[in-house]
Formats: sequence, C-alpha cells, structure tokens
Amino acid sequence: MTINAEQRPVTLRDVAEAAGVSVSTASRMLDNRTPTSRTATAERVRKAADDLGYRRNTSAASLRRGATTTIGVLVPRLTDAVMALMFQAIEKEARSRGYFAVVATSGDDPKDERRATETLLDRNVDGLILATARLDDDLPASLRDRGIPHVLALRTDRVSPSALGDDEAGGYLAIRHLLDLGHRDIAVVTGPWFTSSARDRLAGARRAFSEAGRELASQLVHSVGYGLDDGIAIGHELFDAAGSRPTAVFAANDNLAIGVLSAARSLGIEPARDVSIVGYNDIPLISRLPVPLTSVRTPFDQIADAALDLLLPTGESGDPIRRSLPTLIPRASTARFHEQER
Amino acid sequence: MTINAEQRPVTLRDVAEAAGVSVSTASRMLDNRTPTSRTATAERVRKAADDLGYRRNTSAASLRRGATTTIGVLVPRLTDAVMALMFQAIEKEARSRGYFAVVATSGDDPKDERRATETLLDRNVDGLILATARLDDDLPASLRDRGIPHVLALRTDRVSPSALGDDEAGGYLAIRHLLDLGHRDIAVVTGPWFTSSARDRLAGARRAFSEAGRELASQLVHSVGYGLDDGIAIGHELFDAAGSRPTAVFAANDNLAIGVLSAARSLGIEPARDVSIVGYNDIPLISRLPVPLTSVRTPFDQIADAALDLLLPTGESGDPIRRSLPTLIPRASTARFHEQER
DNA sequence: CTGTTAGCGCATTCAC
DNA sequence: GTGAATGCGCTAACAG
Repeated sequence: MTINAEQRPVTLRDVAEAAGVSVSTASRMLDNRTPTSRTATAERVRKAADDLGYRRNTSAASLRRGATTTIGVLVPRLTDAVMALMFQAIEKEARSRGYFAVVATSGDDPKDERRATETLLDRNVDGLILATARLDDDLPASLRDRGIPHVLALRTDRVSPSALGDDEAGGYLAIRHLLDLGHRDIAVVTGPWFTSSARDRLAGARRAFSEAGRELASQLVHSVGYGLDDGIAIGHELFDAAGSRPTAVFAANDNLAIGVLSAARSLGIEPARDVSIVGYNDIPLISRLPVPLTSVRTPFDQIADAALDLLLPTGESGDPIRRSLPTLIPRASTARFHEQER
Repeated sequence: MTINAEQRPVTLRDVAEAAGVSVSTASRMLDNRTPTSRTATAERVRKAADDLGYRRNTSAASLRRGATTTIGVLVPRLTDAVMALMFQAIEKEARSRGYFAVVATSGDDPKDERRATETLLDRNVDGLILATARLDDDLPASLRDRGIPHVLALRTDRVSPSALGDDEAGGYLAIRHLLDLGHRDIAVVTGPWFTSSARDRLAGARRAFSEAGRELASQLVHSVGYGLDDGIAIGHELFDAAGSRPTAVFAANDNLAIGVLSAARSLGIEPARDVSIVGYNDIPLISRLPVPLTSVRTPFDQIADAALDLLLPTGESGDPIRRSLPTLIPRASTARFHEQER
C-alpha cells in the first residue's frame, strides 16, 4: 500500500528517518547496482521505502554519479519496421542491463541527424547507438573525435565499433537458395549505395554466383532506396522489359521485396509461379501476405546484445565489429524454376 | 569551432569566467524559457558558451528546477505502425514545445503496462501520455489518484483527459461511403471490445445505417483483435460462408483490413470487384498495396497537439476530451456495387 | 557495517 | 540589471 503518494515527493531522508538509519545507509541499501543485501537493516530500509512510496530522484542520482544510465538510440524513422524492431530489441536488452533507452529520429537529412544527435547528448546519455550510418557520413568520425562512446548498429562505417548482421552471408544465402531452386536469371535489387548493408549483401550475392561458376550480370543489379516505392519502380523496370525478364529477384530489404511483388502482380506476373522473390530482414508483415515472402532473417536480438556489449563498460573487449549470422526463411514466394514455364 | 570538446565537461562556471560574469548571470542568459535577450552581456555569454562547447547538464537543471521537461509515452508496441505514427507525432510536437519524449512499451499484459509506467515515472517524467488505455484498466484511475499528470491518446476511458480521433465520426464516414456506393450487405470488423475506439467506430457505423433507414445485422459485426492475423481469420469466416457473403467490409483498423483482403484473395474473391474494403488509420503501407486500400485517416498530428495541450501547463483549459476529425481517403479497394455481379 | 561531511551543476532566492 | 549565497536529492569519500 502506498502512503503519501502525492504532495511533497518522498526523499531518501524520509526513508532514512522512517527506517531509523542515516541517509547514506539508506542510499546504500537501495543501490540497485550492488547485489541486494539480505541483512535486517536492508530489509527495514526497503520496507520503509516501499511503505512511503519512495522513488529515487533520477536527476539527483545522475548528477551525483556523473552518469545517467541512459543510452540514446538514433534511427532514421520508427515507422520503418526494421528500425522499430531494432529499437525494440535494443530497448529490451538495455533494460535487462539496468539501462534505459531513449530514441530520436533523424530522418534522411544529415542536418536533422546532427540535430537529433545533439538532442540526445543534451540529455546526457551515457552512450549512443546509431542505426543511421552512411559510408559518406562523418558523424561517427565526429563522435570519435569528441570521445563520445558510441556503437553503430545494422550498418557500419568500418571504423567505429559496430554491431550488425552478417550481410555478406545473408546475400549469399539468398542467392544460393535461388540457384538451388534452379534459377539462373536472377536480378538483385539492393539498397542505397551509401549503406554498408547494400554493398555487403551484394557482395555475398556475387560470391554465391561465382561459387556456382556464374557471374551476376551488371544489368541485373539495381541499387535504389530502401522504400516500398523504390521496389515498385524497380519491379516495373525489371518486368516491363518483356524479353529479358528475370525468373527470380533478390531484394535486399523486405520493403523492396513487397514493392517488387506488388509491381509483378500488377503486370499479371504471378509471384512464385512466374517469378521467385526473396526479401531481407524478415519483418513480421511478410509472413502474412497473400503470398508469404521468403526472406533472410536478421537477428535483431543478437545485434542489440552485441551493441550493448560494445557500448557498455563490461571489461571484455574483442573485435569491435560484430556480425551476427542471419538465417534464410523459405516461404511461398520462392519456387523451383521449370524451363517449360517460360 | 568547438574547443575543449573532451576532457572535463564544460560547466556554467567555465562559461561565466570566460565571459567575465557570475554564474547566476550566465545561467539567466542561457535560460531557454525566457525570450532570448539581445543585450551585450547576453551576447558575450552566449558566445563564450558556444566557443567552449558548453552543454547544460540536464540532471543538474532538472534537480534544481524540479522538472525534467521530459514526457513519457506509453504504447503497446512500436512495431505497430499506428503506434509508431502516434509516437512520432508526439515526439515532434513535444520537441516544438521544448520537451523531450521518451517511450516505453507495455505489450498487452497489464502487468507489463504497470512495469513500463513505473519505468517512466522512475525517470521523473513531467507527465505521461498513454496510448494503451483499456476500458477495463484501472491504470488511469491509479494515476488520477496519485495526482500524476497524464493524458490518454487514441483511446479514452471517458474520465481522464484524452486526445483522440473522433472514432464515431470515422465509423460513420466509412459506412456512409459504402452505402453511397450501393452496398447493403456490409460486415463490420472492429477491434477489441475493451477499446473505446472499437466501440465508437461501431457506434458511428450504426448511425450511418440507421440514417439510411437500415440496421446493422448483429451477425455481421465482429469484434476481434487489432492484428493482421485477426483480419485473416475473420476474413475467412466472412467469405467461407458462401451463401451470405457480404459485398463490403468495414475493418476498423488497417491491419484488419489487410488481413481481410488477404483472406479474400486467397479464396479467389477479388477485392474491389467482388468485395469492397475500408480500413482505418491510413497507415502509409496501404496506399502502396497491389490494391490500394480506402481508409479513414486519423489526424495524428492534431491528436498529438491536443494531447500536449492537455498535458502541459498552458493555462487554457476546456474540454478534457478532445476529438479530432478524421477524413475518408477513397482508393481502389472500394467500388460501386452492381447487382448483376453476384 | 554505519554515520558525518562534502559536493555534483545548476536555478533561484535575496541583497545590492 | 547583477552577484553572492543557498540548497535541490543524492552518492561517495572519509572516519569511526
């Protein structure tokens, strides 16, 4: 039961008085960071705190400790399912380590990205996780210069500590899957060239081809945005050229894949039967589409875990660029290629 | 140019010394809340702060002021597009008012909801915006009892201050649209009965029917979850009963609508031609689907604006339950009903 | 293990 | 207007 729940907030002093100890003792007993003591005094203090409805004043604690146990997460936008999943995983992992994750969105404008970063730093976060890294962006470098603890997630600039999926392996899995199904004319639609993910997934795709003694024709590679609209546009481009229609498409992002699928159907090309499509990230939506999409699953939880390992002072070091292995999830959008179908 | 960018953080003292004034003067000059002074001293202080790369210590300021200029937002999950849009709008509006919005996710479990609320309160937020309200939930009541400033968003318990869309009007618009297109056998799929949005949208639907001298048959009303899977399930239920197939469906949520559409197609029922479908919220995805969905657009920006008006001490009061009017966005998923088609 | 003491950095009194 | 003084609530020395 909570008493004195309103009016003047309950302070540590109140708790200490109620428990008949000094504030410093009370402070120690209520310190989450050390293992919960089971002594009589500790119990008494905790009970008093509970009875009074004590809640530590974070501002005071942070001021004194010089740390906020808060980490800032920067994403382009939360309305992108991939970013929502990434933040969700980070938030959960942070919580399990006693930290609180706050998020700011940067949009696509580097200027907004700076603004959002400053906003986060203004809140005195203990560290930053950026899911926005562009290979041509100097924000990570600027953070390094300023000595601000940070980790890149999902993408890397190949310098700052980074936690991401093994995009090269993922690209390989996708193409390998299509090759195994008998496809030969495979188009690859990848994201913006300024993202490491786009480049690495393409590199993995190339490896799969060359391993099969083939090569990825450059006219079948398209680097576009990561949006649904980009997928629709590229889909039309791929399928309108009736002569050289690919029998399969690897879209290095689920949004792109949905767009490609949508374009295909609007042109009377039936997914799976006429064209196989593989996406990337395995966002929840795609398994419930009329034609469930085959996709490469990004292990967001592992990435979040690695990101926090890199960010927080856990002692143990190791490779500052951690890549978690993705998995291919086969679904209805990919099917064996039969010559006669064409 | 930023000097002293690392090492010991720059404090107000440093700025004051550099500008040749006292800390209290420096504090005043740098106070964002009062109109920016244009005096010479003010300029000097600001320049010094800038040169030194001064950044106010939020913890200290909050401790002293007794307020954090932070508001907490509680949503079930950010991977739900509706919630991501709502948070995004709140975050933007909060920022424009000098506040910072932090988010916590509650899942569907009331226990987690409590935990998430406490997490937010532990960060000493100045107020709470809840997008999770259930009519059977006593969290808002508990916040009222504890005197914690809060506003409900998107849903209301009809007691606490609330900012939401006018769901009754939205439901009316949706059904009116379908009636105008000549549909008579219209099914209504609404969300969980514990949400005010589900009830109000249904009420609006009923009003449109009765206004047309008709009545909504109870066997055509389904209250389910708000998920894609719920839509798929209900879609099958609606369309499998071959005899009494409705010619139109109003799904009180876009996810439901996508599910219904997906179910329809998997049963060989062509959206628009065989069945018209209206969704709700107008999340970005639905305009890019193979069959773009007609939907009722929820004005998230206005709702965010109203929520902050209600939460922050702006002086002006008024109705504590603010409803913003939605708009119907007609797209390809709804078409005129022709008798012969059946 | 406990209590006493001294700030963390800042905003706001209160005098001038 | 400006500056000196005070303390927000808490934690970390330090001493016992």
